[in-house]
Amino acid sequence: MSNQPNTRTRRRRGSAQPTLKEVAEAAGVSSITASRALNTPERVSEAARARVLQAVERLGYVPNLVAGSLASASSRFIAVIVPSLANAVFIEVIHGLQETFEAQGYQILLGNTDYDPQREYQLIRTFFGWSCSALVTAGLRHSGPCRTLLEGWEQPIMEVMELGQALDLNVGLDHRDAGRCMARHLLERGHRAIVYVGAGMADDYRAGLRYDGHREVLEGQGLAAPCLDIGRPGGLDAGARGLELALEHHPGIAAIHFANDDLATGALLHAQRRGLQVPGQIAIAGFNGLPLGQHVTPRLTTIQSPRHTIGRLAAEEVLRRLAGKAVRRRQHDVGFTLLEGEST
Amino acid sequence: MSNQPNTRTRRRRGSAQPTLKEVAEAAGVSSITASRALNTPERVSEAARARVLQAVERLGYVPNLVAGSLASASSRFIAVIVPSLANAVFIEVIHGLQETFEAQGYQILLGNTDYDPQREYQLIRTFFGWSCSALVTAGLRHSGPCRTLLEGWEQPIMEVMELGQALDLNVGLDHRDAGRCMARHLLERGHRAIVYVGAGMADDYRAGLRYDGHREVLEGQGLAAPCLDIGRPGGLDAGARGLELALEHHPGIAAIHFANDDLATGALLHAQRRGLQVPGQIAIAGFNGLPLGQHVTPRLTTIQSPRHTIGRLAAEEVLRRLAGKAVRRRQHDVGFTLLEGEST
DNA sequence: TAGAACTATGTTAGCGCTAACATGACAGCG
DNA sequence: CGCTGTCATGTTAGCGCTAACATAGTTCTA
Repeated sequence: MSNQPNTRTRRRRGSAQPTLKEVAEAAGVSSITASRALNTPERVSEAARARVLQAVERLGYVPNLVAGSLASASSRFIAVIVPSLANAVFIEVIHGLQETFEAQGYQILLGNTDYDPQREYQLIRTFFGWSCSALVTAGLRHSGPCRTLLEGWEQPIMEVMELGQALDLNVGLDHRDAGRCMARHLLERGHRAIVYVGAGMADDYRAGLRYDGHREVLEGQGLAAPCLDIGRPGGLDAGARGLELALEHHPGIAAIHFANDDLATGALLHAQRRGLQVPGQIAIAGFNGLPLGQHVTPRLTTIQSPRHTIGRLAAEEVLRRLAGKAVRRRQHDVGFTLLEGEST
Repeated sequence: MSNQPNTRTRRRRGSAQPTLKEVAEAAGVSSITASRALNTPERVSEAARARVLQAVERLGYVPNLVAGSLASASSRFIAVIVPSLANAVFIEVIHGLQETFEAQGYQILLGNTDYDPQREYQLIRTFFGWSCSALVTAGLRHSGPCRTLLEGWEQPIMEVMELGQALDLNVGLDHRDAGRCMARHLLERGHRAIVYVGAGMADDYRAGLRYDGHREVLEGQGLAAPCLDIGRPGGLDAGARGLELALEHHPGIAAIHFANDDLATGALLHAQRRGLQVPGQIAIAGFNGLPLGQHVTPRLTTIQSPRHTIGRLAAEEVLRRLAGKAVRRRQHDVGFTLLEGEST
């Protein structure tokens, strides 16, 4: 199947958009000078720079970032993978990341696994195909193929939300410890019959870690630490259901430690509607410190997680690494704060 | 400055990642066949396809999407611009977009203007540089330079949230009409002294459109339609403040029509805490139909906006256009539903 | 049964940009 | 004054992939 060289001219494909070459011609410089005028202006004389910028303006030139990325083998994309957009927690982390990265000219590529580990692998493959400068992912647990891909990758990897054995960089908090903290608080307030209620803790395994801490404290006091998982991550509705189920399965219960504020607030509002006294008849605690919980009556007892800070710090750490500077810490504990409300 | 051709070989730049060419060699085909095996498998014999896929697997090949985009002048990126991530409304729209686009192999590029029109221009420039396949943006109002850029663009532009004079495609609802609807409802419930309370309506101008509708109805009945803007878009806190200010500035007020559910719920929870009867002493209405409002007691009267549907429909319409199929409608009214709660 | 139509595959030439190297001009220096 | 260093700019050669066109073999059609 040997072909003869084609001597006729082919039809061109390009669009009507002006290219850097045209800008350079208009400015009377070579294209590399035009490139430098835009990307590293300090390496070009003031005169040349001015003429290039003027030509850019006049022609309405918009740099083709795809071509630039191919040529430089780097894209100024930051891949961000979260398990859910429905959860305000991740939104705030994303916001913190976005602010910090965009200020440095990086663009976030957002991926949402919807708590499906398979999706993570797919997303990472796609993102690698975009020559991302770094990857930020929520959590430390990854599927086998995922780990293989990640370990073969040369760019910074930042795992956020929880602290632990990370692949590379790590910013988060100790969820087990947060669980312990709230369990201790509930004991201090005199509650003994305490149920931990989560939703989809197989997926939201950080809720499981908090339960582990919770149980450790209760069992340390010789108390039972029953756990109720009402299936699939959910919101206020799920909280209401959680309250009902907990009361049904555990009569004589004094307090419920919910896996998060959505559940806890849902339960609290439901208790109100049912006429149950909180914390008189049942104490309720949450986790996250969402604004919502601080506006209900009684105010929700919960643990404040510094979500925006996680995003900002993670971004700063990644940027420092990308700039080639030494990383202050590979691991960063952002801590948490117990918010003592009126619900416990 | 004439240079002699360089005859020495230069140092190569490429990374260690296998390329399509290597996959093709391993499979014993040309690179274009390997390309086709991956992108248009139906145009390749089964035998060749199998060998290519096997080579991909063996070498751990990850397609370089940057190179592919440059060569094909299209990136399968969808630019999405929203004014805020703090607002659950936009998150749900994004989710609807994401689900639908990702199923077709498109990747969303998310931009957040934080209600700054300048940022929109910057974001659009960047996104155009990525050869996006389409742009989805919240709202119909754009700065002058922005319009110029958009009008010169050849790809589909989808404006979502509100209905009106759009640049290209449009999916949303009539906010003025929603304002009218709620105003009528409040009149039906016998309220006469009604204040409209918003936060940052210069930025969140759709809240302003709803107020226009509200005023139209009230003034049509010979009633005053005072409006109170408490500055900067805000959440539950702002709602509490809005309630206080409204009571202060408008003694004798019977009802407050809030610009959104966050404000309304914040006010409602604050009223509870203050011991104000809702709707006995003060009626409260919102807009959006967020779950939160449906879980408080009394249940919030609000207008349900089909946010997820907006996202899904917008994506479907764009995909139809990208597939070259005729567009069913350039404009799509998703409507809204009055949720009569107990707060009015 | 000639030739049109279709199928599978290949060759070539870029896409628009930047890394690497090259060159000439000039300043500083012993 | 030649040498070295720095600066501004230029030439060249790709980055890895796919569109466009080319070519054989096969099947269908008149």
